[in-house]
Parts: sequence; C-alpha cells; structure tokens
Amino acid sequence: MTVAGTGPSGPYAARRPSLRDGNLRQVLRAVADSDEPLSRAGVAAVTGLTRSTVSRLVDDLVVARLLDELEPRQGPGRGRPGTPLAPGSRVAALGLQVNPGYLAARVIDLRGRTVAQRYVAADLEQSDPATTLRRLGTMARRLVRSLPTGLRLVGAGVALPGIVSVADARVLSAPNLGWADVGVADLLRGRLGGLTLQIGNEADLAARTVAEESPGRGGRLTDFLYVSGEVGIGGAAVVGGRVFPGRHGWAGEIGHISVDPMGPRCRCGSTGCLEQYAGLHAVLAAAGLPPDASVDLLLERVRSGDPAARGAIEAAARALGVALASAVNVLDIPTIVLGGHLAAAADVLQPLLERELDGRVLSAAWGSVVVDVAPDDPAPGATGAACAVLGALIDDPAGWMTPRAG
Amino acid sequence: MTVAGTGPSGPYAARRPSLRDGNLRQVLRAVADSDEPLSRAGVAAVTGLTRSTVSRLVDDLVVARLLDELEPRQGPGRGRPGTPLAPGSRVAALGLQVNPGYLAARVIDLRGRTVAQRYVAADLEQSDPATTLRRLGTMARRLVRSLPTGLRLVGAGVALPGIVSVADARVLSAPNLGWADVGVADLLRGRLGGLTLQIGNEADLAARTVAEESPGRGGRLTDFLYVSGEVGIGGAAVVGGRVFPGRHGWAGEIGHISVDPMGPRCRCGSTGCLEQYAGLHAVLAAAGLPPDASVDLLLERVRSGDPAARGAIEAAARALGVALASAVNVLDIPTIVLGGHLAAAADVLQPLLERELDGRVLSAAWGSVVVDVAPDDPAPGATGAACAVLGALIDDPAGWMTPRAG
DNA sequence: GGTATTTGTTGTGTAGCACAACCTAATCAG
DNA sequence: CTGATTAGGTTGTGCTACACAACAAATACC
Repeated sequence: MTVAGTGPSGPYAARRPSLRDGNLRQVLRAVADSDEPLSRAGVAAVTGLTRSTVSRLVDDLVVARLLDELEPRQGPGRGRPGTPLAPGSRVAALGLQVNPGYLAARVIDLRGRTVAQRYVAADLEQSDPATTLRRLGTMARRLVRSLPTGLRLVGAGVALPGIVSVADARVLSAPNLGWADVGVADLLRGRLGGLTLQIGNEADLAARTVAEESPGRGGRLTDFLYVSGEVGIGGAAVVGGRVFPGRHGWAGEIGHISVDPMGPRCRCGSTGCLEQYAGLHAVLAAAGLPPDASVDLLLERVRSGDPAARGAIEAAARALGVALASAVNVLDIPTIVLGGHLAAAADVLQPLLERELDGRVLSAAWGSVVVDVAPDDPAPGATGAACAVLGALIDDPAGWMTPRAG
Repeated sequence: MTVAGTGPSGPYAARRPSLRDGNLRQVLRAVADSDEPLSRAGVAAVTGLTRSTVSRLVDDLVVARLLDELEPRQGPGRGRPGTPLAPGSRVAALGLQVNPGYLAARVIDLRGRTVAQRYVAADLEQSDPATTLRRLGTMARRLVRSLPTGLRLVGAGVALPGIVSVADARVLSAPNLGWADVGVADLLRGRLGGLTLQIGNEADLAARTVAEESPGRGGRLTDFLYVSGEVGIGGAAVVGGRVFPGRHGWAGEIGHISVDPMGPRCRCGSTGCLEQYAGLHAVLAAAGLPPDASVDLLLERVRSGDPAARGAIEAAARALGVALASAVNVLDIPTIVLGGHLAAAADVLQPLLERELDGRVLSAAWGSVVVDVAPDDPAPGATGAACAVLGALIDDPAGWMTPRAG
C-alpha cells in the first residue's frame, strides 16, 4: 500500500535523517527485489538516485553486512563491469512452526536461502502447550548451535494455527491444537538466547512465501487470497504484496464464512461455516473414512473413482467456491492460491471451484477468477515467519545499522 | 512513511525535494486534522518539526491559499497568542451524485463546509445515461456559476451506484440505473469547463463521509465496514481511515455475498445473494408492499406492529447479519456503519443484527461487533466525491503548488 | 594500441532542516 | 504604570545529504 503518512516512524515527523533512512531502504529493496545481482549503477538506474549517492549508501550497507559485494562476473557488456551486489548472506532469521501434524524450524538468510532446517512429524491435536513449545525450543536451540560461525541471527518468528495476539505474543485460541490463551513468548523465549520473538498466524505467514520469492523480492502474484487447508481452514488476503491484517491481525478467516446459515453447528459458535464442509475432518467423514485417515488416501480414492470420496470432495469444492466467491466480492482480489492439503487436492478441486467462482463472483464478467497452487513447502509457516523477520529488517535498515554498526 | 519511498511518486525514487514535499503534506495534514485551529507553534509541536521550519512551510501554504491565517482570537493563554491556521476556505471541489432516486451536486471547501448545493429528486431506475448526465451537468454548471468569486475549484467527482472503472472514468455496470458501459467523463466533461473529473462508487465515497469529518480530518471511526442500503446494497471497507479498493476498486460488494447458495437467483448470476433478502425491492415484496412503496411507509408499518412488515425486516436483518459476519471474519473489521435506507431502519435492525453478528463472528469472543449509523446526509456520495478530490490535494500539496503558484 | 563505453569515486554546489538568538505580543505581579 | 515572565514567530548560521560534474578504472571494439 502506497499510503503515505503511516509507516514505521508513525504518522507524523519528517526530520532530516529520514531522507537518508528512506533511501537506504530503497537501495536495499532494489537489490533484494531484483532477480539478478544489480551493480551500484544498476541500483541508480532503478531507484532514480545518482550513482554517487547510491555508492555512498551501498558502502554503508556493505559495512553493516546487509549487502554483499559478489565476485565480478563476466558479462557481454561493453564498458567496465560492475561489482554485483546481493543481500547479505551472513544475516539470517529463525522461523518456527507448530502445526497439528508437525514441528518445524528453519533458518533463512537475507538472500532467501535455507541455511539449516529441522522437521519432526508429530500428532499435536489436543497437545499440551508447555510440552510442545519446550520441544520446539529445544529443536530451535539445536538448530541454532549447528549454524556456521559468522552468521548473525536478527530475530525469530513462530507460525501458529489459530487466533494470535501479535502485540503480546500470545495464542488466544488454536482449536486444532487444543490451545487457549497461551503465552508463547514466555514459554519459548528462554530457549532462544535473547533472540527477539515475533508470533504470527500460520496462514498469514504461509501466504508470505507466495507473496515473496525471497525476502523483499516480490513473487509472481502481488494480490491474492491464500487458502490454507490444514486440519482447519485458514486464510490470508495479500494486497500489494503485503498481508492484510485487519484490526487485530485476524483477517482472512475464510474458514468461518457462512456457507449455509441453516447448516451444521461449528465449534466457533456459528452454523454452516466453510470448515464444516471443507475442513479435513468433515471431508474424511463424508468420504466414509476414519478421522485419522491421511489426505493421500482420500485423494487416491477420489482418483480411483470411489463415489463416496468423489462426492465428498465435490461437496467441499462447491462449499469452497461459495465461500471464496463471497470473499472475492468483498475484497476484489480475483486470485486464489491453494495451500496445504488443498494444494495436494488442487487437481480435483480446481475445475469445480473455478466454475462455482465464475458463476458467483460479480467481477467475473470482466475477468475470470484464477485458482493457483502454492509452491510445495513442507513447513510454509516457518519459512514465512523467518521472512517476516527479514522483511522488517529490509523495511527499516537504518534502524538496524545505527545501534550496532559493523 | 514520512518520506520517500512509497507515496504519490511511486515505490521508488527519493530525491531531495521529496523531503520538503513530505513536510508540506505533514503540515497541511496537521492543520486539517486538528479539531481546533492550530498556530504555527502548535503545528511544530504536533509534527515534531521545529518552529522555524514550520513557519517557512506555512508561509508557502498560505501563499498557495491552501492555508488561511485566521483572526487572532483571545484565549486564556499566558504568552503571545499565535495566529490560528485553518485549511484554505477559497479552495473547494465539486461533488456530484447520481442515485436511483435523485441527482445531487455540492461544493465543499477545504474546511469541509458546504458552500453551495442542489438536490433534485428523480426516478432514475432504468434511465437513459446521456439524458441523466446532461441533466446533472446542467445542474452542476448552474451551481458553479452561482459560486462567490475568488473561490477556486480544484476538481470534480461523481458518485455512481455500480461497478466503475476509475482509471478511464467509465461505469461498467449500474443495474439499479439500468446503465452498462457508460463513459461518464465524455458525457459530462464538456459541461464542467475543463474541471478534472474523478469517478467513484457511491458506497466507497459515502464511506468517506464517515471516515472523514472534513477533508483530511479523521472521523470518530478509522476502521469500519460501511453498508450502503439504497435500492441495491453496496458497501465499502475502510481501513486506517482509507477506503480499501481491492484490485480494481470493486471491493466491498457485500450485496452479493451468498447468504444461502440454494436461495433465489440474483441478477448478478449467482444465487442467494444478500441483495435478494435485504435489498429494497425484496423487503418491500416480503412485506406485501408494491415495489415503488417508500421506505418510510415500510418502517411505519413495522413500528405499528404489522406482522408481514416485521417479518420482512427481521428476515432482512438476519440475512444482513449472516453476510456481514462473513465479511467481518474475512476483513477483521468489527465495526459496521449503516447508511442509506438501512440507517433509517437502524433502530429496528440493530438488535437482531448485533445478535446475529455476535453469534457468527469469530472474534466476537474478544470484543463485540459494534453497529453504528452514518450521519444523516441526503447525498453522501456527492459529499464523499468532493472530499475525495480535496483529499488528493491534501495528500500532495507540493504537486498543486508548483504548477500554479499564487 | 587507440577509442568508445560503462562503472565507480571524488570534489563542489545547494536545498532544506536544526539550532540558537532575537523580536514581538500577550499576561501577571507589584 | 512598569518590569518580569511566557509563549509565538522570525532571522541567521551550520550541517546533512543529495545532485552534478569531472575523473579514474576496467572492459569491448576496431
């Protein structure tokens, strides 16, 4: 959002150094956003600043290790070859994720490369928060210890499936974990060695992995509705490359759009929520499978023509279409990205879903709704959590350079 | 972002004068946003700039007539009294509105005062676009001619109930007027004497009148969902004081949220849209009234206990609750503002609506959904259209000062 | 090897803000 | 009525950070 007047420094104030701060960000962004290494001159061309100004800013960013000078590579150019620049590979962030089916930890550097990761499958539906977070903390600590020296971690993030309070790092409600009112920071921070900890909703953070190919570098899509099918159904609206937070950061809860107000009661208190039609448990039950059956088994049955399984998935697709159509009408974001289990089932969902959407979305007359699939990532929340930390760094490099220069 | 970076000039570029441009905006905003006239020193205190800097910036804004120096008024202060500043009263914009039931034109100055206005009731359902816009144009021209000399109009805006393309000033579809693919700018511009013309959706612009008390001055609410009940049901999501546009500017179409996928067919092509339950024609029909009956008659019957009328309004309230709950779950904006006919019916709608919302909104457990009523304005779209023009001026004063100084 | 071309650096000019000193206009104390 | 106090507004000086221009460095082309 190109809104002015709001930002890291607040609605007001426009002191002198803010010009430099802003330009540091522009330069860092330009490098991060480019798909191939830019030279100083390239940055100047992209940003509109002069070469001399860029040069000075780049030098400072290199000293702060936010940028690296790469080895000059031979290109088919005519003049003096530039020194290619890239986001600093010695600056990284830790991303963590708690999901009903697994724990994950991942370290990602400013270039978006996964430096190290761990993944443990575990059944965490109705788990004890303290025990689970202790496990996650231990996992994270081991991962951090295994890192090469010289790598600076700038922060950590945790992705959790539920309603979270970002400000005080609490999980207010995570029904699929059986958690309510859990202070994640308190239970985890001690194990992270003083690393700043951010918390976020799983779908919001997973959506980042679609919005950004690497920290600061916009992905193919800038505006889309991410639908995270895990055990429940979460979601996030991405607008202009940024996750739309809403008032408390709880936007995107499409799992609780009402598909039929006379439908079955949902544990959220409402009736006929999408989750009651397209949630994992609901679909498995409709397909005549036990609640702990795998998605793969369901999809196998669908593809082999099992009528109950096919009926279940078709009902889910229709419900999904009805709910998403309402969401698209409200948000005017005619692009859907399926993630989690829904991504695995995309091939069987897509035709029905697109038909339903095109029939129900008001703007479909001027452009069809596109249904896309999220890139395959076993723990997209962890990736997104790390990217969120790095994104904050890219958004305000000056704030990170002054306190600890060098 | 106080400075460069993102803003009117685009995501990149951060030249030198942008600092001054940004500060001009901050100063102008500070004055516009204050509920009582600020002095130069007051602006300095609010913005964090020094008095000397503010003084220079204010002087330029006064020369450009964007600010006025008021008569010094006696206050109970101790030191030298400051010269109170206010947004320039000689700068104004023209706001126009075409509604199924009326035409309106209104001139509003930078202080938010209505300088002049005209209003003509007319039945424009299924009207001819060219004829209607010619009428509106004539009305506007007469209004402009009646203005006092010395008032500078900086632009015009038109509010229309339908899907509009802002970029090329076309109405793509306005079913309640019977319009499709109408080039509003071409039909109107000739009558406006070269005034720049913006076009906007009625609900989006009406929502501005709630978000802003006067141009640049935030209202009581900064985040809310505006529901415009005219003949159809439009809507707009306001986030951080700004209307959320979506990809094409068509966000907020809550009239076409699906309340019951098995419900009656809507003219949009979908089934069970909110408009089929809570739209004016639907409610009148359910109450056993003719389609051209007035809202007042309906409400009178409801209040006098007519069972059919009461049943109709209750059904509408429930449908509205179901649809708005979905919208709130997607947007996380737990404040609803009722406008248009819905505002008139607020007292009978409110209890049922709030009950439905609190039962269906996920976040209701941490804070009830508030249902509010828009201020009474016979043509809120016209007001909002004028404010939109003035808002653009306030957002970029530098752009308006350089071309024509003095 | 010379020339053209592009990159990166260095020096100079300048816009615009901070800071401080000063002037002005009010209230308050006596 | 006079002087002290307080706050608003203006003026002058210095500094920051960017623009512009000139130059050095490194490559390709002839």
